[in-house]
Amino acid sequence: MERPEDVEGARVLPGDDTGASILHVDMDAFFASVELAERPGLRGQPLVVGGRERGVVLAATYEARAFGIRSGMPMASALARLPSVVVVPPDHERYRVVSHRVMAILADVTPLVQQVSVDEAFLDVAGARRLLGSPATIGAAIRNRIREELGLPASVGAAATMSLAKIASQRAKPDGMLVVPPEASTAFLHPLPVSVIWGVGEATGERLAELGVRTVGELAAIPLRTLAAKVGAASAHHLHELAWARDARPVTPTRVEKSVSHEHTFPTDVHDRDELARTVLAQSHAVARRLRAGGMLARGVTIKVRHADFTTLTRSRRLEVPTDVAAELYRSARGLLAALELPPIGVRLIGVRADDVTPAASTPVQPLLGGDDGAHRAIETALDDVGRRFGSRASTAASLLPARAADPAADAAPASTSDRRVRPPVVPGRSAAVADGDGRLS
DNA sequence: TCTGGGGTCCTAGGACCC
DNA sequence: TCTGGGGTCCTAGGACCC
Repeated sequence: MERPEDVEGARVLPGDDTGASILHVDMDAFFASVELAERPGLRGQPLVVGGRERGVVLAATYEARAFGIRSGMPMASALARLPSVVVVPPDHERYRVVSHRVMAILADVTPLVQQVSVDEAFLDVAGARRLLGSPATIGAAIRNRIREELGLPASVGAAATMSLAKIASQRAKPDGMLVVPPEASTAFLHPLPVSVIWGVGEATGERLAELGVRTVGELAAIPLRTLAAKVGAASAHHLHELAWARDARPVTPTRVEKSVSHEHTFPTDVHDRDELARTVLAQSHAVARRLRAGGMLARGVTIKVRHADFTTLTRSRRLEVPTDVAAELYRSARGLLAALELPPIGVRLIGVRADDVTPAASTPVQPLLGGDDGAHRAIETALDDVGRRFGSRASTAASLLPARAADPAADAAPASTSDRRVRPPVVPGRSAAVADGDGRLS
């Protein structure tokens, strides 16, 4: 049998690695690496993928990181640090295609793959060991295939829990693998800074620092009650468990979406209500199209408004009837927008989100004879089909729908409490399925 | 230096019901 | 005549992740 130490490129901490059967696969500088794979001539140069004037860095090569450039950083900051950095505009469609190919490689190893973003996934390889070898062997094989078939670097962490596997992959970067056998877990974890724990960001990190907690070991040692007083009971319990390398969450292949949203930052701050309304209309169509494509209905709508000074508000409203119709989403969103006062400094961003999204089949369906609703639904669905057949952007077709901009009656109701308790009507002859209190479907 | 766009989860307060 | 406590739903905001 192959010894884990023999696996090329793997760092294996002391111990028996057969129990380290959860793998976290994380692509290195994913967007930037995809661009480099297409433009090998740029290899070795500091490069970032990023958007327009008001954008942020979406990905930075390690050469760029050497200059302090990080993803999430404003593009202006990155350019200030290194004016000569190569800037490539993002090609999200390309990244989506490459992401599918990565996930297909992972699916060859085991069906127990949980994708957590475009460029990372967890695998439970406990059942694949007899066929494919130790976790280290499997991880090495995955890295080799991704490199050979896609020309991209990936890092892999292997451990007994998802939380540890993810921390291990971060410590393995760039382009490496780290295996943490179960008995090595706490010795590996405790010297690390608390920020390695998934869920500890800037704010929680500061709160923990106020308690004198800087390492995971210190977090593990602090009394649960002290922690709870600082970060809340649920977070305290969760963090304490993770600090002791306890994490019972299983790798879960299918995760259902709970919301669908589109938002947009304007190139310059907007003061015109009509421009906001037009944007919200287009976003409502984009959201509704995705709902229909996924066979989903939304039970609530949220708008998000960010002022020029970055103050961010949200306003939400339950829908009387779950919907996948843009005109319905827009009617709600416009009502919420109408009830908001616009700041004199202008609006930087606006967005629309469909909340509490459920599969259409298990939700009470809207009345088909509902006049406008039925008609809009029919039109929008037909336009989906036109978009598919002719490969045109369906948004273009859908935006031909009347905006119904002048309809004050529909806007009148603010997000008041008057209709909170209204339940979706059950349509005679249709499934009477309703969600119970826990959101499960009965 | 001036902060994207897509998500998830948690908390807290008020309304409402029993 | 004065006051309750638990549970659920809804809304708003914040933290966090990639």
